Order: sequence, then C-alpha cells, then structure tokens
Amino acid sequence: MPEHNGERRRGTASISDVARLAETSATTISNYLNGRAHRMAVDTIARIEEAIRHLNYRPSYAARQLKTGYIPMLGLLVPSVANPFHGVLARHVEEAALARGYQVVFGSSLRDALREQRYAEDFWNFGIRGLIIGSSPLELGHLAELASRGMRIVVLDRNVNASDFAFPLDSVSMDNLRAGYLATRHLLDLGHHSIGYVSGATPTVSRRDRLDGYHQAMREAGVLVDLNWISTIPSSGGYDDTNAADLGKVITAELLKKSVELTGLVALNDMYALGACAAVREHGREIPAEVSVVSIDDVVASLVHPPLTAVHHPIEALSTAAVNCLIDRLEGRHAVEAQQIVIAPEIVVRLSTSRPKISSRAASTPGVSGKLQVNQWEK
Amino acid sequence: MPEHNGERRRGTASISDVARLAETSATTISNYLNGRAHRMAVDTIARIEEAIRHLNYRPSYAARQLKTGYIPMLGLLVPSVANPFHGVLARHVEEAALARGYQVVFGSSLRDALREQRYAEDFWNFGIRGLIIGSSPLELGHLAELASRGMRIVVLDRNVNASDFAFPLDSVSMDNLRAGYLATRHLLDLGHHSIGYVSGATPTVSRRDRLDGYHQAMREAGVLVDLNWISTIPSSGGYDDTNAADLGKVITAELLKKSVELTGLVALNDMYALGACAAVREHGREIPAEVSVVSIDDVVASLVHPPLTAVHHPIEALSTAAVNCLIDRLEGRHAVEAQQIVIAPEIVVRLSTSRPKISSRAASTPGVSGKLQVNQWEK
DNA sequence: CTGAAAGCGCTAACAC
DNA sequence: GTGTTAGCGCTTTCAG
Repeated sequence: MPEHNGERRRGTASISDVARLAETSATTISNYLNGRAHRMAVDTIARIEEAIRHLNYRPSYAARQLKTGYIPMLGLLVPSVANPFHGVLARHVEEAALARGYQVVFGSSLRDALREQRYAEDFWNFGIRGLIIGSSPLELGHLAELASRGMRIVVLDRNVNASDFAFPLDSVSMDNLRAGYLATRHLLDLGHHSIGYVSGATPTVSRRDRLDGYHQAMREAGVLVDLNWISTIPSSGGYDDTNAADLGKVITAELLKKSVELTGLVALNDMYALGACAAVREHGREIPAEVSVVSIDDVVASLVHPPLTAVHHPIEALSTAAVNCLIDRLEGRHAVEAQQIVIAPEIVVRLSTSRPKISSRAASTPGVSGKLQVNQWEK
Repeated sequence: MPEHNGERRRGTASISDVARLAETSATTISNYLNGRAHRMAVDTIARIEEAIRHLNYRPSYAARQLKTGYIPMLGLLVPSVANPFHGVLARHVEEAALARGYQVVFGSSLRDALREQRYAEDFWNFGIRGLIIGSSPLELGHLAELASRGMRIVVLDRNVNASDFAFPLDSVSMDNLRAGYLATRHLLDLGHHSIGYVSGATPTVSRRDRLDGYHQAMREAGVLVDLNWISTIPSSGGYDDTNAADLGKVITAELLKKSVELTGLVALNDMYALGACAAVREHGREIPAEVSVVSIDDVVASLVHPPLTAVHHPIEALSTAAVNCLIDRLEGRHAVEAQQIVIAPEIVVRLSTSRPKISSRAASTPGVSGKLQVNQWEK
C-alpha cells in the first residue's frame, strides 16, 4: 500500500459537529438522515437542517458502510471501455445507477478471467456488493467464490441457464441467436447464398449464440455451409477489443481469399464489420454491389460510409434492466429465484446490403458449397 | 437513502480473526499488512500468512479509510463515456490507476457544470480525494469549493493557466492549438485555400484552442477566412456527445450550402468528421477528390472508409501522465506548484485528403474570401 | 421523541 | 518485536 500524505477529512464536519451545533445528539441526526424524521419535533428538524446547511455537512459513506456493510456503489466489468459498445453500455449503466443513487466503478477485464476475478475481489474489499458483468465468458466459475460470499451478480449480454451454476445468477441479454439469425436471414432473403461469417474465435456465449443463429438461418434456407466461410482465426493473446477492427480485416481478407464465391458477410459486431469493409475494399470489391455486409450491435454502424445494415442491440434497455435487477436484489425486494431477461433484437436495413449481382465468380463455386438443397426445415 | 437487506460482511474475516488464528495481535497483523514486516520474527510472519490464507482474509478499505482518511480510488469525470474518445481515455486512465493500485469510479458530466459538481461532491463523500476532469469547460469555478476542501484535481485536455484559478490545478493536455494548426496547415500545404471548420459551439478550452490553430495557420498562409467557413450552430441542449456525428453532418451541410467554394474541411474531432463525410457525400461530392477532410483525435479515423487523415491525440500518454501526477500529489511526493504538461500532437496522413482539383466552383469564389494575400507571417 | 453507549474493522501512539 | 489502548464517523439497541 502506497504512502499517503495523511491528509484527514480536513474541513469536513462530522455528525457530532452537527449534533453540537443543532444542540441535540448524533443519534437524532442519524435518525433524521435516514428518513426517520416523521415524528420529530419540528424545531428539532429545523435546527438540524440549519446546522447541516451551515456546516455543509455530508455523511461519510465509509463510516456508514463500516456500520451497515452497505455502500451505494456498483461494480461494472466489461472487456474494455475503449470498445465503443461497452462505452455505450457503461454510459447507460451509469445513468440507471445514478437514478437509484448509486455510483459505478468500472474495470476492463480484457476477457481475462483472472483479471476479472481480481477486479471483482477488489470491488468486494471496497464493500461493493453488486456486480454487473458485461461480457460473457463460457465459464463463470471464477466468480463462484465471491457469489457464495454474498456478491450479487447480474450478467449482461449472455443468457444464463440458471441450473448451470451453483450460485444464483440473474442475466439480461439480447437474444443473440436471433440476432445472428436475423442478420443472416436478411442476406438470404436478398438472394445471397454464399455468406461468410466474420468473427474472432474468443469463446463467449453471445458469440456462440450468434453463430448458432447464422447456422440456423442457413440450415432453414437449405444452404450447406462451407467450413471456409467461417473464420477460425483465434483472437490474439492480450485481447483488448481495441484491435477488433484489425482482426475483422485480417479475418475477412482470409475469408475472401479462400472463398471467392462469397457475396455476403455477417460480422460479429460493428468493429469487425468495419474491418470487414476495409478488407472487402482492399480485395477490390464494392459494398454492397459486389459484397453485402451486415453487422450486429449497431453502435457505429450508422455513422460510416456506406451506413451499415445492422441488427440493433438494445443496449439501453438491457443496461437499465440489469441495473434495476441488481439494485432490487441488493435492497432485498426480489424473489429468490434467478431471473433471466431476454430482449428481442431488430434489424435496421441501411445501405451496405443489396441483392447479389450475378457474378461469374459465384457461378464457379467449387465443390458443393453454396449449392441449394431441398429445404427440409422450410416454414 | 434506499433500504438494503442488511447483509453484513458475512463470510468475511476481520483482522482480529486473523490475529486470533495467528496467535498474535491485530496490531501485528496491521504492521505486516502495511509493509512493516522487515524485522518481524519469521515464524510470526509464517503464522500470519497461514492465517490470512486460511481465512481468505482481505482488509476492509472502509475501515482503513475511516482511520486514515485514505482510499485508493480516483474519480474520473468525462463528458460521456459513450463517446469513443472518452472511452479510450477512461481505458488508459484505468490502466495507469491499476498499475498504482487504484480503482476508478467514473461519471459522465454531459458537459453540465452542475452535474459535474454533484458527481465530484459525491466522490468526495465516498472519501475520494483525487479527481481527473476529462473535459475542458471554460470555467472551473464549480470545483473551487471542493478544491479548497482538499480535493486534488488534474485537468485533462486543457491547458490551465495556473494563475487563472484561486486553487492549484495540474493540467495535462495535447497542444490543441497546434493540433488545429497542423490539420489546417496540411490542407494548406496541399494547395487548398477555401477551408471550412466543422465544430459545435460548445465553449471549451480545447475547442477554442483548436480553432485558434486553424486561424493561425490560415493567417500564416495569408488566407482571409470567410466567416461562413466556420460553423456557428450551437450544440443542442442536453449535450451528450452521442449526437456529435449528427451535429457534424448538419453543420457541414450548412457550410457546404453557404460556401460552395470549400475544398477542404477541418473537423473538430472524429465524430464530427464522420458526420462531415456523410454530409459531403450527400452533397454529391467525393472524398478526397472534391473535398478533403482532416480530423482531430484519431480515435476511429483509421477505421472508416476512406481512412481519415487526422491529427493524432496521444491519449495514452496524457492519461498516464494525468494519473501519475494525481497520485503523486495524493501521496504527497510533489512540489507545491501546479504542473502543466503539454504534449505535441502529430498528424497522420491517410486517404481523406489530396490536392484540390481545379474546380469551376472554386474559381467563382464570391467576395474576397479565399483570396491569397501577402503572407506577412511567412517563415 | 430523544439520548447514552457500544462497536463496526482498522491503524497509530505508546508502552512493554 | 509485539501488544494495549483509543478512536476514526457512523448506526443501532436500549433507556429515559
């Protein structure tokens, strides 16, 4: 622990200062402060308020916390606040927390379970008892011990199967499978068959679900998916999300090289989509004339050129729901069972997608990939 | 204050539990914990460590803070973490703080002095004594009272003239004037004369400085600036930075309408630049063939199409410097005088700028605007 | 309706 | 080297 200059709460009045000035006791001040002023003598109240104002008194959360074990502070852990998606997420979490009188302290996990755990434990040592996890690693075991100690956790962006965990876990998420499905389906509906999927290999629930959605849509349309259409490049070690766009570019370049027949691309998220667009252009192809690109998340999709068709991630609704769920639990006004909130996404069509052109390349599709089959799941 | 379920630090051992198990006193544990174990008996140390491990003991920051007035937590206030620039800023602040053992709690000020003040006061009530202000309103008076109480404040993104304030204030910033200058100068060097400046009217120091840089470059090149080249649309009320791109678009549309002779555009930041690009295209002009665009900040500039020429904002260096400066002060290892750190930016040339085409429009420039003068500042 | 007293978990004198 | 004591600012029985 670092040295500090020992500066005390200089200039900060304490409850006893107020009591003295108001000619009453600390207890009474405390009662007043905690909403137990209902049947207090009016002039006592008046004196208290006057004293508080005069002294510019604010109660110390530390002292209060020491006594009650309670602090109006939430922890937020995301892969990286530098990622615009999580920045927006943080912004909404902040606002919802503020509305309930809570502050939020954040940490970037860098998708590292150990780092995430350390942060969470640090939060605990600060007295924080409510935690929002804004990512979705497959495993949550690193938080089990904390949960058993009493940390309330709500997971954002992944749907949790309650029975998967030994501890109660609320979850709030967009229906990621449906997101992947909608993105793919949109391309399919436009007439594309050879559709690539641009994603890093980081194992998260939301990513797995989105990919499942892609497969479901393809299957439903009777398109046999070529393995080369799905990127398998693992995301590099110190994964910070900062390089997501670069990764998307590399991945897409690879995809395009292996499979010239591709006319449509579904990107895991906006950052990957930006990288994908760059790669498509470097490959000498136009968007959407030659390759259509659809993104998921819709954080910056509308801002670029061309504006990207994207499945919109309802971040605000999710964040608000997560915060309220968490605080409700902290304040003990909840049923015991874990809650799972899932919100359906919608697609926003913009200018990065269009009908495929009849291209000589597509005609020369190698092997069976892209070939239409009898659609046995037709609906 | 909201009700809570009164859950105590259940399952959390205290220092006396450790003392008991280690068959020693709390003081000794405390000494051990605070790096005063130099000449402690080795077996005492061993028993302590064993006990700590066994109990999974972690000291309570709240109790420690109550005693010492110290808490390893920093407050960070930015206009909006949803803004990618500030998200990246927050990420670097986080990392620098973490390296020094500090957590960071953040708030979005929405460029509202009152909101900013409330946050800062709340931070204070949590025991936080170090604050980073990541915006640069012209006035800082709303923080004066807090500063006088002992809050350490470092301002990021604005250069502070120490004597402007009654309280000591460290500042860390890029040389914003130079940033504006470099951006404009780049366009000038390419041969542009009619150069617009895209910015909201929010009064901040960094914005004023950047605009000054624009003027300086224009003056130096002997170009008379037409008032219509500089947007004067005030940013709308509840300014959240979320709509910066939209604002940039509206502003640019206006600029282009008023002044068809413009062949170059300097944008206040990346978000404005994105909006500017959209407006240029809607106006039926190509980038950079017909209009060159240069941005400032370079947060997403490289990711879009075409990749934007931009003055690079050294956010990491600034954030790290700010955090270290702040913590040094908190830990009392600083000279008394306020520090001003200024870092020079550099421009990164990409594909959104090129030499202007000889256009009939430019030739028909109305009035004197855009006319070359004798360059009396030539160097 | 108000107050006195005890104690949350920790650290800092000051003994021993 | 290690322990004793007091107390940070607040809340909470429990009396009055």
